[in-house]
Amino acid sequence: MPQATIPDLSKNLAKLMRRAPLSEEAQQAFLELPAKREVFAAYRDIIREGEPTCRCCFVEEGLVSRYKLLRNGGRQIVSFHIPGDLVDLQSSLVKVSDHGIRTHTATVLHTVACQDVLALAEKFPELALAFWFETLADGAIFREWTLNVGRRGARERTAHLLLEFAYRLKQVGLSDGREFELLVTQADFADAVGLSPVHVNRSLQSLRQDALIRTFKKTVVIEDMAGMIREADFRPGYLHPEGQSAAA
Amino acid sequence: MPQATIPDLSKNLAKLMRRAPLSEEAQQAFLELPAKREVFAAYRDIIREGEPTCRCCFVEEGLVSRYKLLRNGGRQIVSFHIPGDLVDLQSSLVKVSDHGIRTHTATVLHTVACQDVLALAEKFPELALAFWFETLADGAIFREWTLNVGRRGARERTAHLLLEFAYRLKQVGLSDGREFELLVTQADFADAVGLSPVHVNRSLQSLRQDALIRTFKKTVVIEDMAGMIREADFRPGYLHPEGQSAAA
DNA sequence: CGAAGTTTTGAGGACCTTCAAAAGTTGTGG
DNA sequence: CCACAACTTTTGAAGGTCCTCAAAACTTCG
Repeated sequence: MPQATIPDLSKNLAKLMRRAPLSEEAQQAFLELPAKREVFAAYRDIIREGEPTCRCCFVEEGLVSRYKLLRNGGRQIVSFHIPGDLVDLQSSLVKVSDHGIRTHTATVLHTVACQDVLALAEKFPELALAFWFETLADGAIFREWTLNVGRRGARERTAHLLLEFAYRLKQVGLSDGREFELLVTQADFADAVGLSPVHVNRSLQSLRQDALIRTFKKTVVIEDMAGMIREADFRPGYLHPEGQSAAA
Repeated sequence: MPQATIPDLSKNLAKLMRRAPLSEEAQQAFLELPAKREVFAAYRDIIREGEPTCRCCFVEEGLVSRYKLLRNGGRQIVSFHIPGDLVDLQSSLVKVSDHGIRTHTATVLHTVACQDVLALAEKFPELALAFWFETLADGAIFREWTLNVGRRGARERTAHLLLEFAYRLKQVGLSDGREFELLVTQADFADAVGLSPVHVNRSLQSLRQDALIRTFKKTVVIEDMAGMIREADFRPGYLHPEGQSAAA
């Protein structure tokens, strides 16, 4: 791995631009944000719930999740973030985080002071729109997750999350859409789909038995894409891929 | 009820300003949006999933929800919207809705063409920020709901949603924070908390039996607020009430 | 090569669902 | 104002899905 220490927000810019066009100046201004490159090991907290938020983080490499905790020890992962994602842009607008953020693998982040993000949004309305759009796409994923844990059975749920990974990783070139590395333990997967680890294991087995997926080590191969889509009732519209944006 | 037919967005402006300060001109411009006043009966679809989105709607009176459907007939309500709420601002940015919106009681909406909202955001960066902020607060609620259906038991879930209603209705002066009208059938409540209607009924009974709540007709009284908060592990921070905003 | 973590298996039980019907409420028209 | 229909809430009972606990097999890592 190269020893690059200069923050490079180009991946994150690319993601913003998948949805909203940006002028040269806006792009330039975004890339010149005073970012700090930070490297985290696996399973490190980046922000804990209730902490004051002062920096947004943009993922360059690795995998992070946002989660909420219950007094009784319950944990719910509410989203995963892959390279290119702008995590918690929202913290720019809120004083105290209502959720935690942590890594699942070694990850590289670029963090930017919230007030710098805000200032940029105020200066470039088109960037404000892009950030708004990004937050909105986030919201769409949360809604789908609510549906997932609220109304799908265990097998459907796990199938759905696998497809979401496949789809999103493909968008950033980390998968061909069928095969990908699932860098998440079954226990963490369970916290994302609202099941017990044991039952996640059994759901995966069940999907394997029906030849819908195949796994080895940490990689997952979707063997029967049509079957999985049917199983999960997966309609990727909620991910609002490029091309759906309504340019003015 | 007065026969007012002139759209009045002041309630919605008030909500925006609970979080972000706005200049006189921005306020004026928002109030002058070309809005159309529309009245719907109970249980009417305003937008169906998959339909093109062309108008945002701002609630003046009544109750609406956003929901997602599954092929197998499952329905998940992902949010409720009360007077003052700006529903689906996001549609300004997305071509096709990934969810439906419908009324639960007779409701009065003001609808605005998405492009008008967008144009306003482009002209007034402070409004763009306010809209972004609003979308973000929405996201926080979705996250909490994911936690709710994913990791809380039935009694806790229903207690949590009741408290959310009490809290939000208080913010807009429709409750004192303890007593409010629950204008939702148990079947719809079930679709919001990811349970069967029968079990919602039993959860409510259980809360009543422990003297945590009292109900008559459609009104709910929270008898033991501390007990309910404990039961639901309710921390209202996710609702991002006024005063939490990080003004630049 | 041993230690720690992760996945897998088994068994018993809790929680919640489904189905079905009764009781209660609300709304409508005569 | 009553009667009836439609809807909503409540009750009961049986069963399935998913959970918990506990231990074994397998992997990964130092």
